[in-house]
Amino acid sequence: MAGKLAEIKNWNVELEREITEKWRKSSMFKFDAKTKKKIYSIDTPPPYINSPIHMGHAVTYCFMDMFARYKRMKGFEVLFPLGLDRNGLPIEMGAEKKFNVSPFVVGREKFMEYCEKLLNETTIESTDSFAKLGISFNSYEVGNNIGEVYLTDSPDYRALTQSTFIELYRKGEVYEDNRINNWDPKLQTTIADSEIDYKDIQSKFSDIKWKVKETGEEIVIGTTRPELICTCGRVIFNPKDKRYLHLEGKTAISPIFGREVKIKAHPLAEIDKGTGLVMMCSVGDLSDIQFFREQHIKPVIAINKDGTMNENAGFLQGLKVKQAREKMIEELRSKSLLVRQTDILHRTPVSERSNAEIEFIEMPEFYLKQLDLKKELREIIKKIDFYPEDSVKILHDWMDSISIDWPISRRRYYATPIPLWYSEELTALPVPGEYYQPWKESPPENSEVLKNGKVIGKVKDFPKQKWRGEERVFDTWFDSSISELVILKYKSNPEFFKKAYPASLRPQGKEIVRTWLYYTLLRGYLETGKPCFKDVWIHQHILDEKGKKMSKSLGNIIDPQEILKEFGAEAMRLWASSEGDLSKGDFICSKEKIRAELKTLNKLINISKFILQFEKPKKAKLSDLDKLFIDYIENLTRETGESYEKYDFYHPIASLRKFLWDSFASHYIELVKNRAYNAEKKFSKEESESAKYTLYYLLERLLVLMHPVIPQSTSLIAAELGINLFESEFPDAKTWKSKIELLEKITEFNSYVWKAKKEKNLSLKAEISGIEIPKELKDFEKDLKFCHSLI
RNA sequence: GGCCCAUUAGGCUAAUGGCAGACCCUCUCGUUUACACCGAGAUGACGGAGGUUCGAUCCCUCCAUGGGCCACCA
Repeated sequence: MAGKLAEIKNWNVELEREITEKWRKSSMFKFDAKTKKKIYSIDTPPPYINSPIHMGHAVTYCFMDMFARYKRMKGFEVLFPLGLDRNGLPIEMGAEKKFNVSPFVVGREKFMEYCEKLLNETTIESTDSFAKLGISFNSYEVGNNIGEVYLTDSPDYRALTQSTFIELYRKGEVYEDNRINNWDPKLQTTIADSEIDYKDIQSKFSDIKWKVKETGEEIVIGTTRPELICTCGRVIFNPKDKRYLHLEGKTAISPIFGREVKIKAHPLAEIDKGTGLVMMCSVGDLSDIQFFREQHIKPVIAINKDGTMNENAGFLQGLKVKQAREKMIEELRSKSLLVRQTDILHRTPVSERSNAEIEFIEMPEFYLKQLDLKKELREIIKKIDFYPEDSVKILHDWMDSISIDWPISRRRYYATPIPLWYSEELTALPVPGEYYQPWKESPPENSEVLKNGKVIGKVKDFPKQKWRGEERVFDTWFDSSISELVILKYKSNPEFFKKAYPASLRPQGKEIVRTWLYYTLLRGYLETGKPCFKDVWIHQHILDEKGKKMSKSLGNIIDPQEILKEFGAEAMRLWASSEGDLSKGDFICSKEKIRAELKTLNKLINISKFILQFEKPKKAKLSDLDKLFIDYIENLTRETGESYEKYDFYHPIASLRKFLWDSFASHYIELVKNRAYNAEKKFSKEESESAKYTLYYLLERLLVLMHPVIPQSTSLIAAELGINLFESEFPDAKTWKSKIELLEKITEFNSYVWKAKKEKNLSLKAEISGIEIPKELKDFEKDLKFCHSLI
């Protein structure tokens, strides 16, 4: 035995460092654009790089890497690129925090420089962890070649995002409409739903007297927002609420303002909440807004962008919302219109950053039509294989609940700008293909000019117009939802795109099915009319040692970098595959378990060391026992391949591990040791060769089967056997003929003998008499006899 | 509040309409020309209540507990 293995006692992190460094610098996993092989492409989820990767990233990328390595062994040219998400809020918030700047103070241009500064510092850290995990991305270098690292904020990526928008705009798939937004009155900006926190705030529930016009009767309505009475568009009660059935269709008159409002039954009102009567206001909260849309009621806006009341609020005009509320209560009380006030804890939406209470303000935003496409999309979805199958349900559930078109514009900075310019009633739409920044650039001369949606010329035909650039940007999902188009070189390499589309696999977490997956399917369909994936693999979460979600605030984060340092990538990958099926359930991350995987790696090394001391025979006439074990691993090969095809690594690895420890190490090796050494020449040369041949056969096969999961250790060992696993094919199983159940009998018999010796206080190599070899094991008599020194 | 998923030994996990199988831990014993990060063995489990069935850990219903996603409503 020569080579590295001889020097190794344990699998260790130093070994890994050498190997993964080599991989990273080599081009061994590079995508060959000229390939004649079939293409297998993985649309990897580009992680946000504002912080180092977390355990969830680490584990899920390990799985993707297993898929990629398996497919390579199956003869595919595998497209497995790394993407980095660099757009959007997390980046902006990171920059604000790190450099202590605010876009409202330093201005857009300067602020974006800070964002870029942040991005340049963090990118390297996150890719480094991937390399240490042994992830076989096609490349670790940023570039535009197929398979190279892509950045979602690169001019090319953004140009493609804009191109798709321009086409959609032309086709009329995008429109602008007034809609209610979350408004932070302190920071003076719209904010995304994800930036909203909910806080329990002490508030008062006020019961207020109204009048019914037709009958003159007094009704009492409860509200937490009395200052909004002026915006009330309807009074509702539950259709089953007998107290108010007689009010149906009548008219309520609002106190103080004296406005007439229709009263109608609507299930949104709950009988036992408040008085059972609800005033629906156009700016109370999001459900109110939806109500107004459904009922086609024209909203009344009473709050300005700065959080003060406007002219619609009458005597409250100019007051801040809270002051207005107090003034209103005062007024109601003085007119004896206030029945009572109750203290309640009100769950109030507040801005995560400013802590200001959110107001809902109507503003124009761009929408992408999606409601009309639901049916077609569902047909498309049928053509995609989901792993696990049930996970398609998450998607359908989400689609069921979609009730408005997709708002795609945001009032933000570090994101893809919306490529439009305006001048009076004219709109300039640039030519697709370039990256545009209208907020600081003039429209190109060759941009189309539209009036009422019709093209009436080019910008150069209107030399006197002063153009105002669009300042809004796209929702980040509008960028992310074309990732598969980007990696497959849509538009930039049509020939390749045609060959490679749809992408083979979309791996992703269940929590972004409604965003990333749904939007990608929608956008892919709009661009190509086809499903954009063949397979979708949905995974669950990585939890802490107690089964809780890891989060910074709980302080229960297990850092993958720490695991890598302590136990290494191989142990972590083996753990990831052994812990369970991540598409079926969450993983509980335990350091102890990851540490325990090192044992298996060492076992593999030790077995290999043992086998390497023998010469490998070129061929052999196999004994029955050897045939039995070979057939067993052939059978295991078939099962493993079938499971890998279904992205199931858990079951095969469990079987392979069992085979390694039990069948192979404890039983087969013990049984044939004597025959392989043949020190006392009790066996024929043929018999001895058969044992050695089989030892190599089993080991080599085991290495091949486990290679996608533990690529470093298996390839290192295989190299000592003269095998390059990176060029090995995943074997097709040969049919097996032996009675595999005999293997179980053999292990039973071995245990029986070992136990007997123990009971008699004999050493395991001592001779023992009086043990009968079972009839069905007669074929293996010689091995059994020598192994146990039966006399 | 809506929806989804889970509940198996001290911990973690698997399979199954008819003996519930590993691993980690614990205990006992042992050291064999690959391995003490070893070997042999032992203890120990189907959340609760109904129902379907000859038979239920598995199928159904309800309850309890835990987790997740979404919505958070006058």
